[in-house]
Amino acid sequence: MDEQYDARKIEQKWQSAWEQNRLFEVEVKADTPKYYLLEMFPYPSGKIHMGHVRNYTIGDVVARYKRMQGFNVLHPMGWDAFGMPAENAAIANNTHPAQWTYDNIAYMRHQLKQLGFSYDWTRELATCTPEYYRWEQWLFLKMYEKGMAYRKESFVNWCEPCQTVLANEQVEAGMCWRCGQAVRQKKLNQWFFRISDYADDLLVYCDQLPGWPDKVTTMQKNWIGRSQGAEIRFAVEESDTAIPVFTTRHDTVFGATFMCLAPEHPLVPQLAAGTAQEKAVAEFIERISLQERSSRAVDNYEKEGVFTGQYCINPMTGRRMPIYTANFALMEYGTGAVMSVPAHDQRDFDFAGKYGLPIIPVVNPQGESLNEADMAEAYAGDGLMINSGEFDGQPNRQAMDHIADLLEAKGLGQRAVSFRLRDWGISRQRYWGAPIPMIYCETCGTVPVPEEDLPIVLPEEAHLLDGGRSPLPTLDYFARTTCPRCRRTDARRETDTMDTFVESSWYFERYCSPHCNDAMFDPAAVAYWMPVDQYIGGVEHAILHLLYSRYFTRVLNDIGLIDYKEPFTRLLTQGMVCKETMTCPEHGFLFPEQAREEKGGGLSCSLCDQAVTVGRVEKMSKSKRNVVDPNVLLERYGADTTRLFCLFAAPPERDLEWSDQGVEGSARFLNRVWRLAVSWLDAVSGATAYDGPPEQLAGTLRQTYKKAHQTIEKVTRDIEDRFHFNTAISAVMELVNQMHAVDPDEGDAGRRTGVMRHALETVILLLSPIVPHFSQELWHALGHSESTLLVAWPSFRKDALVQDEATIVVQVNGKLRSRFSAEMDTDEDKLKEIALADEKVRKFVDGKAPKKIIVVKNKLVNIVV
RNA sequence: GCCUGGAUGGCGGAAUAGGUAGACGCAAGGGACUUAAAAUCCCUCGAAGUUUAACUUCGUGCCGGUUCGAUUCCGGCUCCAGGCACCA
Repeated sequence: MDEQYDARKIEQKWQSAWEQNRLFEVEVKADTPKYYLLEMFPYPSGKIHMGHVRNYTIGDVVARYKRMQGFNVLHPMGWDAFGMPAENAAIANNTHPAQWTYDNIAYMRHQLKQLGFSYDWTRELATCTPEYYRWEQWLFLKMYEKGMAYRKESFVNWCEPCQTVLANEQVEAGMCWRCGQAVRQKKLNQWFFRISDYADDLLVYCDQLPGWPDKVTTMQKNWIGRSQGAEIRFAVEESDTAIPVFTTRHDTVFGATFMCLAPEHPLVPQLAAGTAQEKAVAEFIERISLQERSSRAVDNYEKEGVFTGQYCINPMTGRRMPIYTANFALMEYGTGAVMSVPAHDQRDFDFAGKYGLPIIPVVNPQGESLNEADMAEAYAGDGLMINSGEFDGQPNRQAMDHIADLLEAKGLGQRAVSFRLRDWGISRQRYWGAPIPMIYCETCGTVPVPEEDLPIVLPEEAHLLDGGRSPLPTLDYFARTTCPRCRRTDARRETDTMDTFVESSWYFERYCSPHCNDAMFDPAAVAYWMPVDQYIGGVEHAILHLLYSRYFTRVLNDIGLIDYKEPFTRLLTQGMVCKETMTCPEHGFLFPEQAREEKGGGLSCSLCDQAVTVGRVEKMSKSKRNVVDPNVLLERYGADTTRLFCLFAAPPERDLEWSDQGVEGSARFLNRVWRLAVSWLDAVSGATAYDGPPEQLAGTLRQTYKKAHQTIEKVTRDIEDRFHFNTAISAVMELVNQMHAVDPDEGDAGRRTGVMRHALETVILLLSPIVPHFSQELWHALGHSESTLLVAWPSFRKDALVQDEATIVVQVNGKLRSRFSAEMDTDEDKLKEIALADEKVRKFVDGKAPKKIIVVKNKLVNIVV
């Protein structure tokens, strides 16, 4: 063993040894308990960033810890490899998305290996390979067959110059993020997954995921957004048509004075046809459709609308209600029609004010009486019914039930539930994605690709067209095909590809049998490994990815491929990696090396000499110039120091503030342990670790021995219960500090070396999931030939956890006044006696008779006077 | 606007079946070693006050409550972060 800790040298040595011994490769072992640990797989964006390092370090510690506890641990890694950045990079660098992607994968794989993560690399997968996405296409066909996938016209963000659909995230202030031109709403035929069928189930199970953070399940519940109410039909005057409306406030139906339809509502042009309003309505629809979608969801967006020229009838009051089309009515929610009750809904109130529509209050607040003339705003609270016929005087919540009964009895409507969650549109007019396996034939219509023709391989020799347009529709050899049903030769393939979230919705199942060629996965492997015991990733996926994955699991369950409904038993959402930013008034964000230290303290810009302000601590990002490159850390400190700091600086669920000096401190600790080991190595090399009762030891040795056991207990609890690695590491630091206090000549040599060997081995094993190379090297130096990963996690002796003495705190009236030590379990009367005799205590008691004395065994005495 | 979290020294963070607030680390200051530096080791380190050495008072965002005792429980605020947002 070297005198000096040389991280690079030992890390390379052990990484290749582990790889040669296939230490991390696992297979199904029916008689061994399994543990499936999964971290969210990365997008191959170029290189690993600190967020990855943190995420995968947390996962690796748990994987290694569970392995040492005897579990058969599945810990795979792969690549979420389809997506837009590859296309953008291909355009920018004039390469092919596949080339760019595979290059990045090769580089990032190398980086992950340098960090010493215990992945079973034989299970590596990339979602952009036909071997992977063919099963996604297969599942799509199954879903189509079962009606779970369907095609419909819907509105999308469309950029005309780029000829493509944009995700909402790609629309910036109404303009295309790439070409800067205005984005408009376009109606397109799109494929959808019927996730809304599972809305209720997904919602109900949110409360049956005790291993998930409440924050995430709450976010999912809100996203699904269940609302209970009623659907009421409003007949159009002098017509057979009835407009169904969803409302959560059917108690206010007597106050409905007009109706609003979404501009996209199909009835709107029909109603206006032939009326004097026809032209105005058409103009309004056109104008709204040109507006960017997200601007319609802004706070100060003004409510406006146009009368359609027609009326409907309030089924309760018989009142004529003008039908408007209004920009605040959303086609996607409920039925796309709103019964407007201006007295009790602020939006309706504003609208009524603008267009001079009547306001009829139907719910009075407690002890008040509303009337139209002096209402300044809508009243949305509860109260007693008025202007509502037979329901007057009832509390509105009670009337709600009665009105629903009446609606149902008269056939005018019924109780209904509405969800915010919409079906998942998966079509992307993109090249770098999995082709949707569908064919359009003039004779047969929409025809699924026969299973035996899968996979529909994405033509990899194709190149992106101007502005990033997909080449697929222009490639005859891809887009033109023969109809599988009628054999017409002029059928066309679907040239849209699937949303990349589809790939990430089932990759965890694929990891169980990644090379399975005749099915999506091997049922026996999935039955053994799934569900994932612990999933770890960023909270930014709290809704989309995690909800889609839960949905897919239900689909697979319904199709009969699996027998569980929830994919992830426990979820840990780790915080972001942040760092302080530096700003120059002239040059904006600066790299740390661009800030010069001034003699009088403070910083100045090396470009312009102006004072630099050290700004807020923010998530690391290139634009804020506060990123730390993992390569630099690997170069300077090695993987173990990097891993140690990531775990020590903060508990995993919280944001981590990067500190260059903190990293220094972590490196210092490892060096300190190294030197400690070196100094004791000769002495303990022939010794056997002491594992007897602590009573046979004395002095510092006894303290050290006890501390070792206490540390095992604490570290185990910290990792097991809550993944608090920061406090686990602190505990090991305390043990190391204690070991430094042992005199090399203290006591009996046999006892001394036995205790020190035990303590040293304890430190090494407790640290081994965290700093695996470092620990492995020391373990080896102590004469062990096996990998630390295969050594059982240390256990502690109960009798070594017991303190020899208790420190008893003495309080007078709850204030700390004195303390003394006593033997453990000294009886209460004795403690009282000692406390009352204490000089400092007597000073505060001041001769007064104690009113009451509270004694907590082994802890404190509180004297109340 | 609605829903979640959070607030503790100069800093990251410890401590909750209510019982020594500030573990561990970083930074800072002092000292040792060294020709010197680095590295290492030792000491101090919440604030204020009295005073040459211990003590006193205050202190976990703010106000109040329960209790012998509150960072911890309850009620009411303030600020910060995240999510959703014209959802009828």
